Amino acid sequence: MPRSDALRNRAKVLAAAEAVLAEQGLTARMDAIAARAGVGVGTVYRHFATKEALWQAIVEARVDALLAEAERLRAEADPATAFFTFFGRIVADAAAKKAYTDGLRDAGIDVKDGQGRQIAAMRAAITGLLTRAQAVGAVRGDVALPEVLALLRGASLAAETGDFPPIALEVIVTGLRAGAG
Amino acid sequence: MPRSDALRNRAKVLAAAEAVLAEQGLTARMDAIAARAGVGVGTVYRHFATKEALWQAIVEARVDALLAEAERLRAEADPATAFFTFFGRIVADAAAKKAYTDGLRDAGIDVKDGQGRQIAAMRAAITGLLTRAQAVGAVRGDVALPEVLALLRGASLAAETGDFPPIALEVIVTGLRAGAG
DNA sequence: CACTATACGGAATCTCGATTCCGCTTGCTC
DNA sequence: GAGCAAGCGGAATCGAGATTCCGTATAGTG
Repeated sequence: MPRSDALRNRAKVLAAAEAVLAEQGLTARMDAIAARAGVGVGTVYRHFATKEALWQAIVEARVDALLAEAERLRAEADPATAFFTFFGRIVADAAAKKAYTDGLRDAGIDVKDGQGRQIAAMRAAITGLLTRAQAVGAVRGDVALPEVLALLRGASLAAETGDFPPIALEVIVTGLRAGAG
Repeated sequence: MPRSDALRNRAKVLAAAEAVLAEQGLTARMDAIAARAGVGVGTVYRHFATKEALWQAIVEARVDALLAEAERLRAEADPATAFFTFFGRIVADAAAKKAYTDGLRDAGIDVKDGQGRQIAAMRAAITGLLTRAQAVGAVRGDVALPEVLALLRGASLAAETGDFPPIALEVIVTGLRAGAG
């Protein structure tokens, strides 16, 4: 079993990294994270072999949180509400945590291994919510997963890199609804 | 006056840089550009003091092309066509030329000096097309420049980082039209 | 409380790509 | 076609940051 201080430090590093990455994105420096955690760089590396590993740990946690949210929304009575709430949640999440979406494409951090399962789960979750919403005529029938993902990616990236006004989001939502029922 | 070969090389570098940056984005290496141009790195630097300068030269040219397009569209009889054509053109442009949008935010390359005028011109052009489209009831009245820019940025970034299906674009267009007239 | 196996801090090292430098070429002038 | 300034190629230099290393500190154990 790990020493108690090691456990404590691991948590501190994770929290610091989450905060720093949220505000600075991928360019955040390792020493900045270490400093924020009140720890030496060496310690950061003892817990996470590389910057990418640390990054992945955080993104994974984030995605898990979103998946949990999706799970919760499956219980929602109104499919339209469920779908659009999830859509908005992802965008809001991206706005708050910089470079969240970056992680999925930028050099270095590729979609791989363990994350593969998460990606699959996320796609499944979105497809589920989408299908239900379309079934009740709340979303136009000619959009499928690729379109939703593209819109999600776009809105998230926009939110990360600057302002994404509520009305802009509403335009997309309206567009998705239009002529559906 | 510059020597003839210098002129020739400058053009070669510019073309190579455009191509390389289009496919690799900001992370493209200077030697890759030099190699593509069939020239030594030193030559690249003699013509463009820094990577950023080279980058700016290219982006500026691109923006000028878009501005020219906007100018042309001002003559278009149907304001709706003019506005949506321009919107689509920008997104298509971004899809073809990677990291085009990046340039406007990523570290290093900041919006400054000379580009400032271009930015202003672009905002003016979009505002003009938007206002006209709204005047004839082709675009909902509650969206303004910030919303359009956010949507444009999102769609462009999405197109740059992956696929942006036609239907996704149509969703946005529909959303902009909805309930306008 | 002594003893270690674990952890720690953070300076030193390594890596990678931008930028500089300089001896060699080549276009242009007379 | 000789002279030379403008250009060129590309190896060497720099800088920024990630990663490693190792002497020191400390939790856990008897």
